[in-house]
Amino acid sequence: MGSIRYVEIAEALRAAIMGGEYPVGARLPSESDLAARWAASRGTVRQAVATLAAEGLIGSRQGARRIVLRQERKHSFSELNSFAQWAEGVGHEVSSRFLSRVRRPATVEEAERLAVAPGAEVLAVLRLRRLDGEPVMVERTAYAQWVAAAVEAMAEDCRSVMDGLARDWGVVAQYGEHLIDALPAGSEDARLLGLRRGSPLLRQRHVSANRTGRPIEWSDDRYRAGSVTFSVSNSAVTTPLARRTGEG
Amino acid sequence: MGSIRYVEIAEALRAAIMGGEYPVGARLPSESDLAARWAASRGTVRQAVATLAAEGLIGSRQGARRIVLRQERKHSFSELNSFAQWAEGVGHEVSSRFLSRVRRPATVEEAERLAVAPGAEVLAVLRLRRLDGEPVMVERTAYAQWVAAAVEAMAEDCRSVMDGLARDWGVVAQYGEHLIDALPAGSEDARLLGLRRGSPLLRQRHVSANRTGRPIEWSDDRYRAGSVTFSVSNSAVTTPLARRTGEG
DNA sequence: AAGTGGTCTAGACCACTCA
DNA sequence: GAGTGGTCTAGACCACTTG
Repeated sequence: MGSIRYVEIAEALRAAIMGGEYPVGARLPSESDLAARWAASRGTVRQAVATLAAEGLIGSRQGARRIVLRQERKHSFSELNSFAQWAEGVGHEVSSRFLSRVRRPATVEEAERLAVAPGAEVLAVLRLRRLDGEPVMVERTAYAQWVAAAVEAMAEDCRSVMDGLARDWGVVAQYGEHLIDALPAGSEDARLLGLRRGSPLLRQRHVSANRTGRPIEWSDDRYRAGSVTFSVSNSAVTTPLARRTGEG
Repeated sequence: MGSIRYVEIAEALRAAIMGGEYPVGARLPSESDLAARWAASRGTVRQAVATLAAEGLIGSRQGARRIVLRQERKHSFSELNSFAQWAEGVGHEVSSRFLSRVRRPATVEEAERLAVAPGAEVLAVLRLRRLDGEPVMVERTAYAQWVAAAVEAMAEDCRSVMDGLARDWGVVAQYGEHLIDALPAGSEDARLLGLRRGSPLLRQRHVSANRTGRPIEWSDDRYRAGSVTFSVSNSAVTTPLARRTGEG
């Protein structure tokens, strides 16, 4: 937990907002108030409130007190990158099964996204994922060659590849980029999800990279309509100061 | 235009990245290098690189140089909140038409999202939007009562309500929250978009608020599959210092 | 061991908001 | 006009990466 000063302050403020001490629309104490109350410098306080602003919890305008915009918590990075972590976070039971794992040359798009030479070997995976027993997502992932052996070593019903990579191989996803659109179910999608061909699917394509920026995987995940909603919050005043997440 | 120091530095770095001076994977100069080169303090340089990190362009780890993660530009806030601004930004011709504008009591969800009393009056708008002449999006928006008159005064083929509100009424959107999912086209959707009922649609529901946090509108926008993709980038090391966007 | 980013301080001035 | 957030400086120490 936060031996880091501004993380402590941010956590306390977040708890106060969640707890209703500062309801939506309320004004937060001024930076100097907070600095005095926490015996910290103003810079440290600014880093704390910047954290909350980045989460979309509070807004600010020059000259006026900061205001509370929302009360709910947001998805964390790992929840957007890991189906299993997201599902467990919202209290669903998740199960998964590898339907195939084959090494083959990368397609043009895979090579581009993984930053490897066209035709370089990747591990192509097809996976069906269930929430509370219901099939909700078909995942087609290309893993970069340097993590292929690790993924091949995993059990067929492994719940979370990214967890396994982190725990057993020290491969941790740090950066992600996501493309979200809709499309009709193809015949394979339809068969696996128990839908009619042409049914609406929500697609999330994403690439994950480790902390050196090296791509790990490029994935095409297709969700049954109605099973998942993505949420994003933004602001014209864009985001604030570097921090570390609670878990790490 | 940056008379603001860290914005200048950020713009120069961004230009250097876009221009290929620092390709993907390259290491940026150290903070002290940049501080010396720009005759700025290290804090100012950190604010500049924090801006780029927030955009997902660069990553960082303690002890190692910052690295370039991507080269493309990202959507700005206004592009996510305004269909017209997004479309013009990517070089498409946009046209719009109000199909109906009626005042009626808010539904339960509208009242909640707009933070008004259940049953309070809102302006309900149905609008069809085209890209290069093709119908691509059906928009159903509830405007809060305090902006209703302004929206009613707009021309039937008004391209951008948010632009009009900002220009003529001083109502500027500052915060946004977005929910993205997929669903099958209803009969009205299908008729307006020229699709079959049940065709896949990408839905973006969003609420916009002004700088005091007061909700302006709650909207349900449905795009024909294949016409639009949303993109999000994220990082386990969450973002840094507050900045202002280039345009304002 | 040297370099680098992460955290923190204690000041300063300015632009803006609000009563 | 007092209060507040936005910007900036010039230091400091620490944790971590890298050669």
